[in-house]
Amino acid sequence: MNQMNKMDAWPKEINLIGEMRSALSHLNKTEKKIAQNILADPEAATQKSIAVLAKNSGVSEPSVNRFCKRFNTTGFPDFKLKLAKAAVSGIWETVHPVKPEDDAGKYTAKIINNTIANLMAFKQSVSYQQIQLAVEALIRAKRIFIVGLGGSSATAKDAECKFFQSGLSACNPVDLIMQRMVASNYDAGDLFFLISQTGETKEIIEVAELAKLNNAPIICLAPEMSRLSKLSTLKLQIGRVNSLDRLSFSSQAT
Amino acid sequence: MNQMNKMDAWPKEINLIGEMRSALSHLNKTEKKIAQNILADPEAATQKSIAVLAKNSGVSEPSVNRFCKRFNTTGFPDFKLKLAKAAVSGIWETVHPVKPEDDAGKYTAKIINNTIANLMAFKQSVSYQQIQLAVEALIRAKRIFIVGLGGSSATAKDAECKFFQSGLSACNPVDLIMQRMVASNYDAGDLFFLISQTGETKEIIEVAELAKLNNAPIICLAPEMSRLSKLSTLKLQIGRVNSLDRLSFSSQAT
DNA sequence: CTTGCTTTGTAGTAAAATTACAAAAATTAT
DNA sequence: ATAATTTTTGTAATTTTACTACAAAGCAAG
Repeated sequence: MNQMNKMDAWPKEINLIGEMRSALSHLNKTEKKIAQNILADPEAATQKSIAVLAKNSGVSEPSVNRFCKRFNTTGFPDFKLKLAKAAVSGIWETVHPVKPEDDAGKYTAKIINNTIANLMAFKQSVSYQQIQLAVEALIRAKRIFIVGLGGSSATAKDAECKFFQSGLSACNPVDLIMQRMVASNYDAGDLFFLISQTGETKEIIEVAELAKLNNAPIICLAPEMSRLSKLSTLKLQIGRVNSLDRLSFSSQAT
Repeated sequence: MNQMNKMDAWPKEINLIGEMRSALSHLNKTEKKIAQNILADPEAATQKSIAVLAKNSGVSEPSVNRFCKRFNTTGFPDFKLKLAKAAVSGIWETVHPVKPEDDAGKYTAKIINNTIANLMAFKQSVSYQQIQLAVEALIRAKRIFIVGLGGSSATAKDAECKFFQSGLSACNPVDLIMQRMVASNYDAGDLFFLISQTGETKEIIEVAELAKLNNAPIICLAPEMSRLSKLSTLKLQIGRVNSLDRLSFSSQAT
């Protein structure tokens, strides 16, 4: 149970294999033996019985069992099941950078795969509770101002469009002066939806600060530890990605 | 062993779930009971023991065991494993429409899953040769004009941004008059990149017709049989989708 | 209706996973 | 450094789960 606390400290990974990999350094001797044995060939591990796996790893059966439970599974069979799933979805686990020598077929496939990987990572990492709250706030709001600069401008435009389709009053000011104007002239019922890949762009933080001065609610779509994220009332967290390795996407609901 | 021949006669399916579905009509009473029970919720079936599954299906345990072996598995545990794998990869096979009663967790997952499904469908359907040609044409072009209206405006904006990042000269005129202007004043080296979800919007077809009058090269991102597609020199084909069931995405390369 | 064949279930067996507990290792305090 | 405490690991027994052998029921052809 103190082990559980240790567990919580580990970074949230997309799947069991990722979890095991990132946990590797925190594991003790026996646990490491087991983890390495499984990671050497996860696919094969799903076919083994607890006895075989224990013998291969040079540990006892209950050690394997305990190991499984430490990874939030009910036991060995459940662990194997989740491992099998992870091995399947693992194709999307890693981002494969596009190389100059790639031909049309290769880089197209890579870009799409990377986009899928990012989407799945986003699905796993995003807080559904925050989404729920964000959607409720968006519905309540009288006016929604969406701001996104540079690479995020397309996402902002898309959000405006989708929000509008959902019957919300969304506005996407494109020039800096307009953005400052709407941020300064806060009115009850206004809401700011700020989008930034980095969460550190000077201009969007300026908008956020102006809005915050008026105690306006701010929803952001930005990386976890960014300055923009810290200024916001509701945070939808995204990872930092290399835009040329993927298609763009915008998160949107309702 | 005569059962085996029957097995071979069944169409080769991509995974266990597909196999079961297509085999359904060839199965007898007890087998059908089991298959239907599993297919009703494959994900749930992977968590059950043989005893529970047998009881739920109203058959005996050995019947379930025999059923498993008929699908080229060594037994029940192996069957469950393959079923779990199939369930993972199968999530992306079909688009699950968002329903009003879905909560934040459900619709978020659905929207992302549907987006992935669409991406994978796009990956399979798109012609790499056309992409190759499109990329070559884009690199050759002196000026690229990108036009997308309504829901496609965000995609157009995104394309402009990505093209620019890749060192291309891309311009995304947003108002109708500008769009007509650039289409009418064709200059050698110009290229039009037209984006439309439907491929039937009056205004974008007008732009395409104006460009075609000047024999300007047109690349389109539109559904296969659309009017816009017919007017274009290079076609990147997309499927028709319900935009509210997915995130938006823009296809882009180089 | 009976014979032979297939299908299904019962009961027993084997294997696999889990638990309880004890021994060993590691950590802390004295 | 060593005794005491905690944590970790393994042994052995238990329980659960899956499988096999065989018998009974269902079905088709003679």
